[in-house]
Amino acid sequence: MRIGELAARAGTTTRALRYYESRGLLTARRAENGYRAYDEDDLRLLRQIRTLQDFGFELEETRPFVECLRAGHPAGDTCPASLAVYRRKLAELDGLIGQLQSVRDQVGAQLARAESARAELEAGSLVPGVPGCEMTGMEEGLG
Amino acid sequence: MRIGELAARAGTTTRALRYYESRGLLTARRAENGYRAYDEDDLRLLRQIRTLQDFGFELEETRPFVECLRAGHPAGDTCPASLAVYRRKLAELDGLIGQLQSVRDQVGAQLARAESARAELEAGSLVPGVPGCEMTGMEEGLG
DNA sequence: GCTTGCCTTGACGTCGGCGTCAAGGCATAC
DNA sequence: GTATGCCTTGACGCCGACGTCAAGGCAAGC
Repeated sequence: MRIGELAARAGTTTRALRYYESRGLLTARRAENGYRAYDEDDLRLLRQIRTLQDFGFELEETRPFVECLRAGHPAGDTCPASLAVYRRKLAELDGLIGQLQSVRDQVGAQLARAESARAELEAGSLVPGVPGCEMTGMEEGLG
Repeated sequence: MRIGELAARAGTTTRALRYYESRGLLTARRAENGYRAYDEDDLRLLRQIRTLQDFGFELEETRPFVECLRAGHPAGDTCPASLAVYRRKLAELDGLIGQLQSVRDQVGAQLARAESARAELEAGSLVPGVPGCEMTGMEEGLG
């Protein structure tokens, strides 16, 4: 199969495949006319890459999985190096999720504080004539 | 105060300040010799920007806060436009956290599956002589 | 005068994963 | 022959928030 068909079957583009090749993942044999030629194994390999990419793995992080498949294993995550990447990614995700949760809480607190400050202004009918800060009703409409 | 001192007091770099200026945030008056001159209000403004940046806000998203401060408000998040950014960011964060949590769970499941598959191999002492997949003991050491 | 240190503008580099265009070769259909 | 559609390599573009370098001006100390 040629590059266009492989790309279509994996739900990606020819450009991406050439890029993977330039990075040393997904090598291709060549037909007589110079066209890249792929087989079903290449498709499995590519699908492994795409799955991990969809998870947010960097391309380099997919390399152990690819090499594991190339080594003849039925699954790319059978080898120790792949498992190590999984574990690193889990730790990374946990850290990131925690960070984002912390930011979320802080932003939420800031919002609550700012909203109650505005509520006090409205209650006292103390609307200062400052441009950009009139009572527009947007406070309600965007919740 | 000049750009170097302002940058230092806000914990950032002169390059960042010139970049903010190029984006229309943080304008500066000029001294006679052409040097940028800042005052304490600029510092407050810059600190608002940095705080939001540390939260992961894009520079454009800090603009309403900056304009709110410029309009004379004591806090940058008093104005409706700023509150709207807070709310958008909360929704964005919730979505992202949910996505990451989903990915985390999937990766965790994959890891568990792959680990138990290897455990079965080890139990049966069926270690195939495939390069890159020998029993190296790394499985234990990297958890 | 000379050095040092801060300032100026301008412009190119970084990172990842491609998108997009250019110029041309190959293969099939009409 | 030629129009179409796939393929080839090469190279520049993109995004965000700056980093870094270049070439030169300004101010103060010795």
